[in-house]
Amino acid sequence: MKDIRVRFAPSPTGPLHIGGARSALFNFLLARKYGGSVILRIEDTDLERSSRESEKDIMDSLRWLGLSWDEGPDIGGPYGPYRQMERLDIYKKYVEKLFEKGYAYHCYCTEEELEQQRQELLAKGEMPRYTGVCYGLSEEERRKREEEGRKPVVRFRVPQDRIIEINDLVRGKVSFESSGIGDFIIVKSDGVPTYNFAVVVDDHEMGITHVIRAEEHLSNTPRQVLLYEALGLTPPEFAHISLILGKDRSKMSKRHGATSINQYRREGYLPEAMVNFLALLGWSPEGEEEVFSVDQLIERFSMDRVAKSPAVFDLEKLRWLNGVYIRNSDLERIAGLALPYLQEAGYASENPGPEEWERIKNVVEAVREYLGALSEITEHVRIFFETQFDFEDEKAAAVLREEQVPAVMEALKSKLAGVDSLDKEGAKKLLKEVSKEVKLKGRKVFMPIRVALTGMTHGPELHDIIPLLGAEEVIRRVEASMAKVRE
RNA sequence: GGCCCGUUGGUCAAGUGGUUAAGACACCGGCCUUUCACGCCGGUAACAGGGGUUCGAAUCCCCUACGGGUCACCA
Repeated sequence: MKDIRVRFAPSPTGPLHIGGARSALFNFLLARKYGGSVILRIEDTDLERSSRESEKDIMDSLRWLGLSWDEGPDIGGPYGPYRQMERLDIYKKYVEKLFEKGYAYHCYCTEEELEQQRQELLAKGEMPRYTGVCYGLSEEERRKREEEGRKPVVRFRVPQDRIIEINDLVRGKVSFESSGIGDFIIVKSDGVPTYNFAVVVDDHEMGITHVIRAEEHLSNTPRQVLLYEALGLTPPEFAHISLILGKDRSKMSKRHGATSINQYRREGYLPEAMVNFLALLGWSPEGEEEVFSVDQLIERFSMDRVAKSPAVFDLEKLRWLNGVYIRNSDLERIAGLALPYLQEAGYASENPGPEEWERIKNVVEAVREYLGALSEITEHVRIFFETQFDFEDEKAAAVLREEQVPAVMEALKSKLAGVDSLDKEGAKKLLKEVSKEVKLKGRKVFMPIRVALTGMTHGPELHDIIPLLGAEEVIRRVEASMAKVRE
């Protein structure tokens, strides 16, 4: 079998979108699975909206996700250049070919004229499409229009009464009639090719074997197939994957929340969670397992397990999956990723020294099981950093009014007196001693301590909290809380 | 509107003519635990509707409904 070559071809008109990332992922998985190549091609022919900033953002996001490419604008490759605006001379040759074969012609219609034609067709109840009024214009007519200062576009002459059949890897056979397609523009009046044309030239020139892209391109495919035929070329395999929808089942957009990869990155989602989640959106593994590393995904991925139907983006499931990775990843790494959020909240210094770093790691370890995203950490670590706090609710305050509480607190304070450092094990032991001393156990002794120290009836393990606060602060909080409850 | 694609629990989804219609998230309940969470165990919940074909349809065909895509000098 010929080596697989896939491409991811974003237009740099904004940050990398969730859907674009998933297309890139599927291409990546297929290529890596079969030892093929991934080509990154920048489709920047929309001069108005394309920007180098977007291009950079897209590449950053792809790298962050771990979706590498083998050829691209940054690293070059044997089929370059990899930005369409740098390939204009290549397209020119193909346009010439089309002219020679009689498949291309100049069109001088203005926007107003086109709009008028459209209205007329609509009025007749016909489908609005370009009917080829400029086809077969004589030299003289053309010269006349040029003299008027009109800049022509190049249109492709669509053969009539053709049935175009596509064998889509995810949808099976799909057929279209060419009569539903008007003569479309392949070169704009400024000499820049349009998408449908450039994509054909580039996919061919770059030796692309499989085109995996979003479903919105399905109805463009017959145009491209016609172009391949006119040029005497063989089309690649196509696979059109379904769209990603928002909660209300319409196409994912800003109002559904974050749509770009970098937003999720900023909110503290881990790249492996994003990749894992995106893979599950439209593809399903064979077994019952759903948590997979990229390598496992590569091993298991296959196009025939890609779903046809669109999928709603389920943030809850992403949060769960992200939580799985937060809990299971190396603490050093998670703490490092959580640090910016702690710094922003004023809980960590700009450059933590070894001692502070140690404390931060312990804090992160104590609360990581609560997190769906790293940014949520600030809500859970307040108890370690805010020395002033109120009781969460009346229920919490009431705990401290129970009759055994004074004895518990006295025992705790006396055990703590003179202790200058204690670790988790020390704290466990100390709590046990307190329990023994007051001859009570369970929530009778531990809940009051928890409330006295944090103001809340829930939270991390007491033996994690106490070492982090230190004996002195524990005593201080106990006294402050007891004073408060006596008021 | 024409053309194209799609429709299994709230969500992601398995399923390719005969299954008690998987699994995951969410939800509910229980266990674990000094609390919450984590973890473990269990539960509620689905084949859009109507016609066919067939001994038998979630699976095949047709129609309807609904959702989406596309019909740009955007990709």
